[in-house]
Amino acid sequence: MSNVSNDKHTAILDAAHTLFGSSGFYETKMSDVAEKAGIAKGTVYLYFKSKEDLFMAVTRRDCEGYLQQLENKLQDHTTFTDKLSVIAEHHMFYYYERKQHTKLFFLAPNNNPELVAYMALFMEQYMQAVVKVLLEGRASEPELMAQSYIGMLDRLKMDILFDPSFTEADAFKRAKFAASLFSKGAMNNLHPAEDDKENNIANEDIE
Amino acid sequence: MSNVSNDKHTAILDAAHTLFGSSGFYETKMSDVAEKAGIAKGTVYLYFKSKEDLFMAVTRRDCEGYLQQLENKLQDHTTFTDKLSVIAEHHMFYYYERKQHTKLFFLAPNNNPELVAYMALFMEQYMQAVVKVLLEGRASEPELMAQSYIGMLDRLKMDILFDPSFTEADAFKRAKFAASLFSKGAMNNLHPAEDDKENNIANEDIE
Amino acid sequence: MSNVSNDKHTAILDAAHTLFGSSGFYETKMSDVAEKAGIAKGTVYLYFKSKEDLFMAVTRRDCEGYLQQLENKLQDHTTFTDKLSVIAEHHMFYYYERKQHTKLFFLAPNNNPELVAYMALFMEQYMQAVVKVLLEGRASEPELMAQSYIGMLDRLKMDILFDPSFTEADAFKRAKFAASLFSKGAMNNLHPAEDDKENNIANEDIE
Amino acid sequence: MSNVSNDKHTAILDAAHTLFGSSGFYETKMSDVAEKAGIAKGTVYLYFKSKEDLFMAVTRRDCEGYLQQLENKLQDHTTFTDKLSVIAEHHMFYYYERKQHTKLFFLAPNNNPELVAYMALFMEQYMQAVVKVLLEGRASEPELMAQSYIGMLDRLKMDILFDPSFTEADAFKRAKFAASLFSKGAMNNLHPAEDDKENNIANEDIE
DNA sequence: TATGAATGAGTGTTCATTCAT
DNA sequence: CATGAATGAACACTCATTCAT
Repeated sequence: MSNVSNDKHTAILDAAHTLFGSSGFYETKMSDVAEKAGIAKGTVYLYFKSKEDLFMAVTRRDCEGYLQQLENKLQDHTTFTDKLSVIAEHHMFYYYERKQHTKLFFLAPNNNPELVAYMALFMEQYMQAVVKVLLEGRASEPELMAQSYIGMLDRLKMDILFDPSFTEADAFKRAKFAASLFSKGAMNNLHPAEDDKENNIANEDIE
Repeated sequence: MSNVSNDKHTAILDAAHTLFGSSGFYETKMSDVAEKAGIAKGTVYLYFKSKEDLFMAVTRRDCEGYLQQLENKLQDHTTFTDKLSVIAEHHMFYYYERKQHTKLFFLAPNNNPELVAYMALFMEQYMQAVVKVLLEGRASEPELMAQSYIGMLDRLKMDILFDPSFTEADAFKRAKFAASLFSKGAMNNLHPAEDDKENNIANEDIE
Repeated sequence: MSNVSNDKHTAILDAAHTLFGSSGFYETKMSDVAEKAGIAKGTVYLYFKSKEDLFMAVTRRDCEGYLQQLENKLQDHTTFTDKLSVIAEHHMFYYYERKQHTKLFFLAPNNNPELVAYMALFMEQYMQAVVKVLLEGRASEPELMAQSYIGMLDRLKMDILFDPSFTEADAFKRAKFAASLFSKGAMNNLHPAEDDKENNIANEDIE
Repeated sequence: MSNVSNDKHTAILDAAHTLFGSSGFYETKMSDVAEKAGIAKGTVYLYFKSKEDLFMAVTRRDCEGYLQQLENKLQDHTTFTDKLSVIAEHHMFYYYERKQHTKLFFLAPNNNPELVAYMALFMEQYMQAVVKVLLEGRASEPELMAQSYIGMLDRLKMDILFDPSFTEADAFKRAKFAASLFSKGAMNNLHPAEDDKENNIANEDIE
């Protein structure tokens, strides 16, 4: 029962993820979702109470997967610079692998407090994950630093959407660029008192 | 004559800017725009041939104003660091002053090639303006640097949308933070010829 | 299942036939059609993809029924004169029985190539049905003759529309008149080989 | 004053005749009429109080011209057969010369009693003109005969609308065909008591 | 559970008409 | 008389949602 249910539940989420992602919330019809999921229109409503509810679920699954995968990758690395690179690469490639449907975040339904709240929560969690890494590098203003890093990556990722000739190598190059640029900036932003020593350590990390 | 015409044209653009910005494209009704502009529904169509056309016009005016003001401010400053600060402050305050309707870029109509093309153009122009400044600081990879800076600022600005207690002082603080952080990162990324040792280390990192 | 579907399909066609017929294409609202058919507005679009599509379907059904009934009646009669009468009576009474909605052909949507093509096809088929009968009477120029007969009947039918006191007896009288008048005209227009003298005179007239 | 007024009045009627004729009542916009007439939109309303009023005026002028020209042509001919031919040719060529805008009668606005009444009046007048000729041929049932003749001509004219290769020669041929066919039918329809004598006279007419 | 036929509220757009200039 | 900017009623069509089967 729960299996059957889960199969359809997942099929709907998958279909919705693809369609919302490529066409946006408003340009995606519930009937399209049902068709892509291989079920009847009415069935979607057995699993999700409304289109907005479905969008929330898609967003939630997407964001949770994003954070989960990031945590997993971070656990496999130990040095500060490695971790910065992991964050950058994860950010770039998560979108690169989803080229077709990265419009998602551009087209959320407005005025939905639940969604806005969730997006804020996601941002907070993502930021905290980055902050945790930054604190290992003893950066001051870690929250602003984390936001900056995320923003940098987010923009560097943009060309994936606009430039059809964007390659995997481009994604790698940008990830490295961001990590390198940021580690330097971050390094220069250490807590004053600890500047000398830490900086040496940091530089060793980098080398 | 041309004034009367311009008055209504402007009134519509203003109304649309506010409404599209706060409710998004799809949740904004043409009748709302008309009402807010103080004219009849049909009149809107005397000035803009469709809702999408109106959205394009709003976007275009907004983006052009953004770039124009930025250029003006940059001309009043001479040093590299000053200019970086000007960019950061302009980015933060342009949105800060438009708190009410900054959802604009989240809710563009999908699949409108004209709009996508224009947004790409805007990004290119914005980036080039930043690149021009960065070249004065002799940064290498100026385009990636510029995108990074813009992305950083864009994310730092986000809390304006989510955090109602966000103050003007916060905006200033973030602008300074970004400029400072970035100028250091940029400094570490100078052309090899002029910054032998540091740059070599950095390049080894990347390669 | 298929019955339910057909029931609604038919109900919509019936409602549309009446409304298009009495008010014309442009003065008939889809909501009126739905209301008269006893269903919701949206349901009409489950069966017909647009107002024009519905109009085409109504026209097609009407014309096909017209021709089908004519063929059936013709099969029950053998002599040339009988068949001419059948054509005349069918023409008169088909419209007489549809008094309320014979404005149909006056108010087709313009510039619809599909409709124009279909009307041309209908005319061709109707004409050929009459031609077939006329050939039994060995008329020369059967196509012009057929068109003439149809035109004659069409005009004689007009008063049904304009004259509220038009009776069934009037319809009969006119049918007989047309058949009689035309059969004499047709008789005078036989193939030369079989009607030497008369035909020669007629040909001289024409040349 | 009256001249200037008349110029515009006529220009509007001409423009409207062309547009209503080629696109029909509903597909013709008042702004198109104004533009084609070379005047401002509002000016149309100084001469005609509404779109329907304009349509009425166009129809009236067209029909009156039709009848007037027919009367003129009939006065130039004396014999019965000549007059029948004149009617036929006039009917064919009036439409032939207006190929581009013969949709006129197909697309009148429904439910306009004034228009319906006028069309009935026109038909009555046209019919009476034909009746007058027929009476010279001493036909019985002259009204039905007249309607038949008109209907015949009307249908024979139809191909002008549908067949782009329809030539002036085709129009002539059909006019002759109708006149010839009808004169024979009419001749056979003389008042019984006078059949013999009149028939001879009629035949002499034809020869 | 699953279906898909039916619903009907909602909205972009048109265009005949008006009226201040 | 002439203009054309402004009006706003009107309508086809869409699509999220429901519910009888």
